[in-house]
Amino acid sequence: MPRLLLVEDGQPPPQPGDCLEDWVRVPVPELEMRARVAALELRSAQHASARPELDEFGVVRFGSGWVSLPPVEAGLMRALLDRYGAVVGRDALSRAGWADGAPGRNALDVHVLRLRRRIGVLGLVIRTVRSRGYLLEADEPRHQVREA
Amino acid sequence: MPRLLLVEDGQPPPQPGDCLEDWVRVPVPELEMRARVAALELRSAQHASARPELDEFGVVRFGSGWVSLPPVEAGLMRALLDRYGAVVGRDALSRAGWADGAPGRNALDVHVLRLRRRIGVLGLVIRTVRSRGYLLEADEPRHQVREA
DNA sequence: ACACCTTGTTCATTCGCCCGAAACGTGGGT
DNA sequence: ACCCACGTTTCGGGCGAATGAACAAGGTGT
Repeated sequence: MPRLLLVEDGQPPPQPGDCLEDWVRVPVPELEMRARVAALELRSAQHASARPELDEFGVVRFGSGWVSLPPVEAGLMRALLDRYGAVVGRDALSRAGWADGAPGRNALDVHVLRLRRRIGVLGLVIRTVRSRGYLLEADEPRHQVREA
Repeated sequence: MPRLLLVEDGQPPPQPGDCLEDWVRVPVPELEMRARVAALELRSAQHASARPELDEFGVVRFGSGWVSLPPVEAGLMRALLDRYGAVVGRDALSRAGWADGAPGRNALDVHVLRLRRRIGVLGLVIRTVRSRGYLLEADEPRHQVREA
């Protein structure tokens, strides 16, 4: 929880322990107070990164919208969400989409492609980690940095 | 890179965009200045986790971003991380990248070059220690004080 | 019965990355 | 001046992934 400490004149400045703490010396102009509160709110929002959610009916919600997913793609989505922001191996995904592994060598690729198209409108992106797996993240500026 | 903005009296307070930015109104007591710089340093240390991390899928995380590494470069990276901040010999690197040593005369050079380019965007740098080996470290962040 | 849509699957082709090799540039040390 | 260590660019083969097309099966509404 973000905190703004009000420090009396004459007292030594405190030593904040994390990003959600700040302090000002009282008395303080209204404008400065507002600015620091706004900064704390912004930091707080950045820290609590929102995660997409998938309900039992295969509906994904993220940001302001939602999409529904067919069974196979819902299974893939669930596996990707369990490791949101980290790599999920192709084999793990195959098991998540089909109880006994993907039926064909290429089935997974095709369903990942379709899943990509569906969740793209929500601002979600599935990154490929070549020969290792896939990674789900928000389509945010500069999480992953790529050469131009 | 952490920043402490010095704001003239009469100017409106700035709106920091992230956790590594703070501001004070000049003139400012020495003590308050020190306190805010110390807080920034602490946050910076918390944020850019002191050392980079490499997971089993070849993904390197450092600061706010990540990149994925192909197998050979992941091997090199692992060796460099095991001795983070210290020199790793070329022979040790060759063994880390290939089970039976580097295949060609300058294969290691090329892969070090490619690794450099990949991790450069994360703020990581591989320094050459001539005829000894290589050394991995963070792009040294210096405190920047700017007039606003 | 029929047209139409969605879903799951397979196939064929294209795309782009990873890697090794070769050739050349550069700068330091002796 | 010369050698040596390393940096950088370029090329092609191999291969995993992306993509588009096609098709079967099942559902739905007319």
